Amino acid sequence: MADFDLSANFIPSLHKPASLLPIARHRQNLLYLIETFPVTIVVGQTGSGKTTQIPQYLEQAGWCSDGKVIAVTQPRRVAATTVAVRVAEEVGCEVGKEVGYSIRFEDVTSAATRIKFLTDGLLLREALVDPLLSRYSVIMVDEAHERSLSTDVLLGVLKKILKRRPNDLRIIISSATLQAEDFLRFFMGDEDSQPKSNALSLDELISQGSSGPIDDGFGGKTGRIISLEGRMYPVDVLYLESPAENYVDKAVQTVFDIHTKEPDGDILVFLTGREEIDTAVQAISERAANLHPRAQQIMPLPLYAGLSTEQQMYIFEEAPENTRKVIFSTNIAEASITIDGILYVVDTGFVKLRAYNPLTGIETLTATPISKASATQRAGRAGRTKPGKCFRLYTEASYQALSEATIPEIQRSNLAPVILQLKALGIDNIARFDFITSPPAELVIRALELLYSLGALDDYAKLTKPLGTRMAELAVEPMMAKTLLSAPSFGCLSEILTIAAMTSLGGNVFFHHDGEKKKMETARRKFAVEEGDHITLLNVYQAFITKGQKGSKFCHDNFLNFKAMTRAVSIRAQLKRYLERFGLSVDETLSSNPNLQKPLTVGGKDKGEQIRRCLTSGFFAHAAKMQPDGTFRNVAGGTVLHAHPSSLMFNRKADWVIFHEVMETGTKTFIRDVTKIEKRWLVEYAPDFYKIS
DNA sequence: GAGCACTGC
Repeated sequence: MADFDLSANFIPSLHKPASLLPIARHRQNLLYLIETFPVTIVVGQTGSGKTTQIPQYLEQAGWCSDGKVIAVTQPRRVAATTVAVRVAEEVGCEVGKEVGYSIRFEDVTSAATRIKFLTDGLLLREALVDPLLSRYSVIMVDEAHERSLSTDVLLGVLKKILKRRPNDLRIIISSATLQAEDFLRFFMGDEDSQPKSNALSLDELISQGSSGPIDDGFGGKTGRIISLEGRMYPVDVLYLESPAENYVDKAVQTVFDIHTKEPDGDILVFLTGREEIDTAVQAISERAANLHPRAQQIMPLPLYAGLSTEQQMYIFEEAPENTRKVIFSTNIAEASITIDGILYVVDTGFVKLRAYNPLTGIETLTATPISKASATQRAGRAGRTKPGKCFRLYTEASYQALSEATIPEIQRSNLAPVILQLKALGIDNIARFDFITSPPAELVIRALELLYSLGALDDYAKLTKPLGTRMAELAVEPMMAKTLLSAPSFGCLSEILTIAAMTSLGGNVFFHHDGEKKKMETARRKFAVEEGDHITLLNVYQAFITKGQKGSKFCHDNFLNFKAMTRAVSIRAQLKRYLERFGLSVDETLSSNPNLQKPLTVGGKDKGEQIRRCLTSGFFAHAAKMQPDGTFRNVAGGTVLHAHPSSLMFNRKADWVIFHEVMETGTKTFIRDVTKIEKRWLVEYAPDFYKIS
């Protein structure tokens, strides 16, 4: 490109321009494929209109005529709601009438609803009640290429359902990348799963526009792949000639090069986390001060999930005159948040990924090289409004060495919740369940062991009744589910309900603006108790419902996250409904003690102790002992654990503790939500797990 | 002294 003189050490490489044909051209072909085959794989770029148009085509073609519903699943709640709103507008109805959505805590559907958007996790929940998902004539799984845990489980369940409903159910899998063949092969089943030796190439398999579907061997009677063009502009991709030593420095340098040498247009930089982003924003601010006052200015903005919605909104605002916006973002901008007006993407080539170590039971969070699919997705963010450029801060050889796609979550997660859910759906033999990608055996074994030790599974790995079935129905992780279900016998169900709701907020309870860290600490101390974090969280909730629920002032004064607290109220109410359905009554009078910082006694027993005993009955696998140096060791003794700085145990003395969560980041392993217990309780509540020594 | 992104009738 003639105007490219940014820096000699970038090598240009052209991206294939996408045409701008609308999806309407494919309408007849799409309907033909969906009518003819049980499974249709739709490969559609961003802006192809697949999510909004396909459900409408289906509805108009009569797929809802006998009162059936079209379901479209999304991996994220926001996507389900925003797409529903847009489609309702196009159809010309109110949301919740012909077009609706359903996400946890928000069911905006009615008897009139024909097109329903929902999260894939929620559709899986529906399968617990209606195992064949019989109210749906078509189920479209959107964004399947993201391969989230729920999407993968749902795909396996849908394949099973399809065998029972071969004639009246249609499945559409929509995916942005060319993993289409994998999805189709997955659904092809046993008869025709072996592609014939004369199998056609992928290009031939894809049914192109008006040329009509090809009736070759691949896909057999199962399905076809159709490709839709997106409304994307070409993006020039440029690589480094030699690797960068420090990608944060290199990113800052590249941003300045773009700023001084390239035409107007905002910049999006992909980094891995908050710390890097803050560093980069700081560096840009400092260097921006040296810009000539009359030269174009530069405005750095951070973007990560930990920011409040208000702070995230800044990135959508138009920059002041004569100012270029540069957004430093985590992976959140790769799929979850779309920003218009980006002409330049700077891709450092890294992402922080979660993984679960089945040997230690510890989750890790580490910066990892991205996949080619990710790199393509990131580059595409530069071509949404006009032709753009993507600067990859790695060499073309490094790019070639990247894996094709990110390892799906099902291969790197704690599978205890997944397996519990599958068992509840009547899938007993996990080893023979048809996963699109099988999880490693070690992960499955570890999960089965944990579920067995919690009493959710019997000696034959069958779900126990009622404990196992009830645990599966509760929307909390297995250890917390067990804690909740044993709470009645400790006389502290109301309190454990609150603790379950608060811990599921995931550390978002306290919240502070810049420079108010100390004040936040002081505020937190007001709720703190000797026993640890769990009862402290209980106190926070109690104070919130008695003083703070009506307005956000109480939260503001106490450095609490109002949105998170409101969510805790919803979660608690939902969990309570489940427990009452199980016939467990929740006595709320006991929990209204105004001063939990004083030891509570109920019926001669110390309430705080009952709560801690109850927590031990569910979290015995998460036990640790404090060492003289203030760190913790797990029971096996091998792993050094640190109390997370947000924990009360960060600077207090303890002996034995249980914790809600453990995660390794960088070089340290942190435990969060930590509560003191007695060693003998471990043996008392988990005699099989802790052999008496 | 500090955690990527999601999610559950």
